[in-house]
Parts: sequence; C-alpha cells; structure tokens
Amino acid sequence: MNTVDLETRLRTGHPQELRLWLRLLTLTQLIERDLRTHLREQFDTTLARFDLMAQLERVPEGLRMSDLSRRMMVTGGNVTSLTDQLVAEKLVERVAVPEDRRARRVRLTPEGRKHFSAMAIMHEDWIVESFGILDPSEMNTLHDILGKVKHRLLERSTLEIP
Amino acid sequence: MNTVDLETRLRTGHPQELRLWLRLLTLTQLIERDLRTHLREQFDTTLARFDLMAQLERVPEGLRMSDLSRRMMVTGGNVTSLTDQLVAEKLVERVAVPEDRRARRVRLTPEGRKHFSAMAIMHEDWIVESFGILDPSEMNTLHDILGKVKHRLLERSTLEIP
DNA sequence: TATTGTTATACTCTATAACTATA
DNA sequence: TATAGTTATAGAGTATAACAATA
Repeated sequence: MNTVDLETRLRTGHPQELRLWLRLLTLTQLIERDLRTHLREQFDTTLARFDLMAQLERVPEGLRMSDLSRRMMVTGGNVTSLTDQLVAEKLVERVAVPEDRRARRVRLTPEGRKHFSAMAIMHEDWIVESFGILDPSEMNTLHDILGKVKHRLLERSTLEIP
Repeated sequence: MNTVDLETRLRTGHPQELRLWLRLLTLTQLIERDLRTHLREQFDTTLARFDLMAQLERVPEGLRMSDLSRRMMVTGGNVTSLTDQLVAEKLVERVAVPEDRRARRVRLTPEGRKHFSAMAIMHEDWIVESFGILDPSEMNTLHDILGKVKHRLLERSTLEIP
C-alpha cells in the first residue's frame, strides 16, 4: 500500500486532536484489515466470530446473550446471528439457565476451546508483530494515555443513558 | 509456524501488545460510532462520504479516482459508488482530464465546499471533545508513538506490493 | 409491564472480478 | 498489453423494530 493516506490532507490549521484522531484511525484500520485477512485465510472465520469466542474463553460456564451483547458493544440480534453461526460450526453451544427460563448461556464446546486456542496463538503473534517496533515503556505509556481517553468516554456515555 | 505448546503459551497470560491492541480497538470503535451517529443525525451523511470530501477539501482542482482510492485505502469500485452518491447530492462533480481521456478528476462543487466547511467545524469539535482530557504533551506523545507503529506497518506493506 | 432472546429486514462499507474505453 | 474507471455482486457488520416466552 502507498504511504499516502487519510492524514495527508492535514497541513496546518487543524487542532492537535484531529491529527491525533486521524493517526489513531488509520493505524487501527491498517491492523484490523490485516487481522481480518489472516483470520479469513488461515481459519475461515471473521473478526466478530473471533471476538465472541474470545469473550467466552475465560468464562468456562459461559455468558448470557445479554452479557455478550454488552461486552461486544453490539445489539442483541447480531449476537444471536453470530452465535447461530458458531453453533452450526459446533464451536459453541447454548445451555439453559435454570434460574431464568427466558435466558440462555453460551459457552465454548471442547472443540471450540481447542480451536480458539490455536487461533489465539496466531492472533497474538500477528499483534505482537504489529507493535514490535515499540519498547515496553512506550507500550505502557500508550496503554495508559489511551486508557484515560477511553474511561472518560465510557463515563460520559453512562451518564447519558438514564 | 509456532511450535510452542498451547498450554504453556496460554498460562503466561496475554502479552502487553494484545492488551494495548484491545484498548486501541475499543477506543477507536467508541469514537467512530459516535462520529457516525453525529454525521447521520446532523448531516444525513456517512463517515466514508465525509472522508471523501475531506480528501478533496484542500485540493481545489480535485483528485483522480485512483488518487482517492489510494488515499482512502479502499478499492476503486467503492470510490465510484461514493462519488456517485455525492454527485447525486451535487456536492462533488467529475471533470475530464485533458491529458488522459480514461481518467476523471473529482472536485468539490461550491455548494459541496460550503457544506463540508460546516460539517468539518462540527467534526473538529466532536474530536476535540473526545480527546479533551489529555494535555498537549500527552497528545504529542501519543501521536509520536502511534506514528512509529504506523510507519513501520506502511513500510512493510509497501515492500510486499511488488 | 418489563426483560430476554429471536426473527426479519435494511443499510453501510468493503472486496473481487468482469467489463469498457482509452493509453 | 496495461491502466483508469465502472458495473455487478457478495459478504461482513451493524442497527432497528416487531415478536414470543417468561419474569
């Protein structure tokens, strides 16, 4: 790909925040595209399905549809659709919730867990490779500063909900 | 490929790069969703159309379809489609390129320029608001560190093109 | 009545590939 | 032959709204 990109149009006169945002957006798009390609070519899956499985990975008993929806920040209908696909692939299963007969929990099958582990290792490698130019202190700094922005945005949207 | 056994790898916890990536992705998604909502509600447009107009803003004579494609990092068919929409709204226009009768240049119409200015002001405000919690030196640091990663990724993908 | 999850639908964004008209 | 742009199509991702079952 060429080095001309979204940022090119910016010269002077734009606030620092805007330059920062465009850099953030460009970088995220670059990495995300890479990940999608890798996931499709090597595991015939998508980022959304991978993310759903990642949510389930450390919760052996599974998560409710509503939990998945909240954690993945997408609406319920989408979680149903993604779950249907993964059920068809026998990678996750829906189980009843005794306390609430409306709800269902979704959890990885043994096969799904195994499959996810293989994907996760590759995924980590791709990510490590992407950020490989940074030293640990730079990564820490980045993580912390991004955290400040993220937490403020989350606070704000929570306040707007009522 | 990786021959480290699955369990060993999983027990060591997630690398710093992965935590960093998830934070970057979440934050970008939060801001992007916000922007899309604002652009739809207040200007009845999309981020892709906004981006296309932003590319044209500082190039009064316009850009070729191929330039737009490269700068926006999307394939040509998409640029044609986005341009069609903006032409229908009378915000951009296609003009002939005398030196090459296959090519066309796309440029903002006077109306498009005026409309874009209004959007750009609001857009900047939303972005400034999003990053408002950071002080200038933090923004600088962020910008620089992100730049290192971005430029490395771009170099890498450029090398892969031939 | 409110909530959990499902179904149905529609739109945006994107890639791929076949096509045309020039070069 | 190669390039610029278009057309057609498909799939991912998402939101909205109406709905059924249960609380």
